[in-house]
Amino acid sequence: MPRPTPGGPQAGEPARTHALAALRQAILIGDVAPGQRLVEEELAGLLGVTRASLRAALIDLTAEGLVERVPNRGARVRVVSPEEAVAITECRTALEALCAVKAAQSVTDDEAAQLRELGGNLALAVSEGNPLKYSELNRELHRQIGVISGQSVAVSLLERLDAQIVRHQFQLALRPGRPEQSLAEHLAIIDAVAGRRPADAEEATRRHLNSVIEQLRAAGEAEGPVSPDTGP
Amino acid sequence: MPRPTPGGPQAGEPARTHALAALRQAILIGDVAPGQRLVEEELAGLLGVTRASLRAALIDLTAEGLVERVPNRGARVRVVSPEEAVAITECRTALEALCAVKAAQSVTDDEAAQLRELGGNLALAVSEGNPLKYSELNRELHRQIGVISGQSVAVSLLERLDAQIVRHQFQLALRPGRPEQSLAEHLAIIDAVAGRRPADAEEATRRHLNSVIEQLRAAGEAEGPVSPDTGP
DNA sequence: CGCCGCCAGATTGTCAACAATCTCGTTGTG
DNA sequence: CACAACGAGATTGTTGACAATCTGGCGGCG
Repeated sequence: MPRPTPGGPQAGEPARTHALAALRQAILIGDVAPGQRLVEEELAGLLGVTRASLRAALIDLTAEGLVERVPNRGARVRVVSPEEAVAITECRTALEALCAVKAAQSVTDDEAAQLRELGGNLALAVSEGNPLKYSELNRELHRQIGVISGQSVAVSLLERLDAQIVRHQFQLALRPGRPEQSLAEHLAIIDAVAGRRPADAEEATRRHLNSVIEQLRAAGEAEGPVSPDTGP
Repeated sequence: MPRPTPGGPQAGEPARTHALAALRQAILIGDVAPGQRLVEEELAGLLGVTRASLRAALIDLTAEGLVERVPNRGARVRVVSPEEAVAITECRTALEALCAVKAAQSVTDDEAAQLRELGGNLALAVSEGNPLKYSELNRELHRQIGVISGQSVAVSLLERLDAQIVRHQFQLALRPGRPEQSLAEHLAIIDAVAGRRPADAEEATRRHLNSVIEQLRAAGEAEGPVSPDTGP
């Protein structure tokens, strides 16, 4: 299942941007497994760029928290333990609560309408039993609230954190019954923000993410209480 | 005043690590002015490393938010506007509140004693009228609470954010009367955390950082309501 | 029989040179 | 006199090769 990487020879204009985008996508999609070694020359060949360009991309991804690098020993896809996923989600709670408050204070009528429409689509995805679509709309909702809040700093932090736990989030969305529970919490957030009730929005956001943390803990204990090494 | 950079030829062992540390230090200390262009070849010569190594360091610093890079146009020291400083501090509020709560929940007797000692030193620095020392202890306090909280994710985010606004923080500490006000707020935080009162700790932290935001706003309007371009 | 040091392969870190792109001053034209 | 195209200089992006470091297995010694 952990196939090496996808191959995208290269576009015409950009150069190392291509490597960066391709690698990031490969990691997020899961084409390269967490813990897998990322050998510079090999990847450079696959992506059609030189080692230096790919190296720069690796540095960028390291800064994004998607790759771990140890000085003379190479890079590998970062593996986030369930405990780290919880810690990350706790930070997300703090930041998203901030965004929710600000969004509820400054939301326009158009934005409120957009949010409610998104809520409708979320409900639709649940009733269809389509967890992929739901997961996608979920991320879209959180992103949208960030945009409405105008807190670009918080949004960029949240994007980084989100990217690090997409795998966990995705896995959560597949748990039976989870989308239903999540939906109610999301609708509460939407209602509070669209209704311009900052305190409610904060409360609903905290409730939702605390529920996510609970689920992460449960999933973590169920799957891997201990974390041995990922193969060399 | 914006002298080019300090020169540290190079240590014996590390290589681009040297460039990274030296450049970061130069930016934080203020040896290179915000907005100043960072020409690769020039800096490489000053630091005694090759352009490739320095380039990697620039990429790292870009990820840390200390440097801005535009594709074919070079890098310059990032300038954070007063508005951005406020937004950053709002994020800090959210994250430090989280840390304060967690720290108040898990603080040990030894750690509580350390905090109180730090509080004493803060008071001492104020009574001495030593803003530099106060500013340093201030940062130490925030860092210490982060460590006690055990929220390593939040701490690393806070370190990034802090680094981006050291200049503003430092400038604030120099405003007359500011240390006195800040001291009271800090002591309240220390008391709440050391006294294991999470709710109080969160409240005190928010109060303190909101006060910082107010000061940032005031300083921002006083100094530069508009922000023209920093010289080429 | 087990442990220590050493050698070969592989991988990362570094370097100097080449090509592409941009900035800015100059020149020619309407 | 103003504007636009042009080109020299400077700066970044990229390339391929070289040196330093690490991994893992082999042989010698206790």
